[in-house]
Amino acid sequence: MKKAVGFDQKILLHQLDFIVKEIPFTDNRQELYQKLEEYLAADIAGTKSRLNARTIITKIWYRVDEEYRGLQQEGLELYSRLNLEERKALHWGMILLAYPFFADVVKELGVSFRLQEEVPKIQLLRKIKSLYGDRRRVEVAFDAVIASITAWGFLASKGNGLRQIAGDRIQVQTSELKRWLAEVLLRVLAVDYLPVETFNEHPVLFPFRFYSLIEELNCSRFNIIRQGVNMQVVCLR
DNA sequence: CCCTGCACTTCTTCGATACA
DNA sequence: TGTATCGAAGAAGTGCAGGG
Repeated sequence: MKKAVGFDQKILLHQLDFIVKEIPFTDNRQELYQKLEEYLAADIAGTKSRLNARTIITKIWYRVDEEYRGLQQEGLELYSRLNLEERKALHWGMILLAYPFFADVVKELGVSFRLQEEVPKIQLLRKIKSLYGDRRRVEVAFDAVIASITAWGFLASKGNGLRQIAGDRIQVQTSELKRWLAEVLLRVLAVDYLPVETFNEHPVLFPFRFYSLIEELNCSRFNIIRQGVNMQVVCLR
C-alpha cells in the first residue's frame, strides 16, 4: 500500500494567485517556471524546497491532467471575476483535483468537524496513515496540508487540537463558481451523480457553503433527476 | 531531550533528441 | 519512422537545526 502523497510543502495563497495571473501571459513552460522561481525566492530560501513548492504549484494549476483541462480553463477565466474569498474556493477545487492526498485529509477534517469542534491532530494523522501507510513521508505531507490550510485562514491550531475557524465558512455566491465546484466534486468523488443536499454538506468542501444551489444546477451542464418523493439527484450531462 | 519544519539526497519517470 | 540515450523534473526518503 504505497499511494502517492505529493503535497509535501506549505503552499500560500498568494503563490497560487501568482501562477494563475501569470499563465495567460506566458508562452511556454520554461518562462513560467522561471517567473515562478523568482517569485518564490522571496518566500523560500532553500533551493530544493523552492523547487518542491514549484512542483506542487504547477501541478495544481499548470500541469493539469488531460481530463481536467476543461475545468482548468474555466477556472482561469473565472478567477478574475471572483472576490478574494471565492478565489480560495477556486484554488481549493484545483488542489482537490491535483492531489487526492489533500482531498483525503480535508475530507477527514470535514467529517470530524461535523461531530466535534476540535479535532486531535494525532487522531487525524492516524486515520490518514491507515490510508497511506505508516511512513515519515505521510507525516511530512500531512503537516504540509494542515499548515497550508491554516495559513489560508480555515483552521486554527490549539495545542494538539485543530479547530475550524468558526463562522468563517465562505459563502459561494457566483453562479458559475457553484456549477464549477459542483462538477469538481463529482469528479473528485469519481461518481456520476449525487443527491442535491450532498453538495452543501460534503466534508471535502467543509469551509464553503452554497446558497440556493438547486437553481444553479438546473442548467445545461447538469441533469436533475427526481428520485422518490423528495430526493433529487444531480449528474453531469 | 523530542518534535517540528525545512533542506538535502536519492530514486524514478518523462520527454526530447539523435541516429539507425 | 521507430528506438536508444540522456538530461531534466517529479516524488520519495533521509538528515538536521532550532525551539519548546
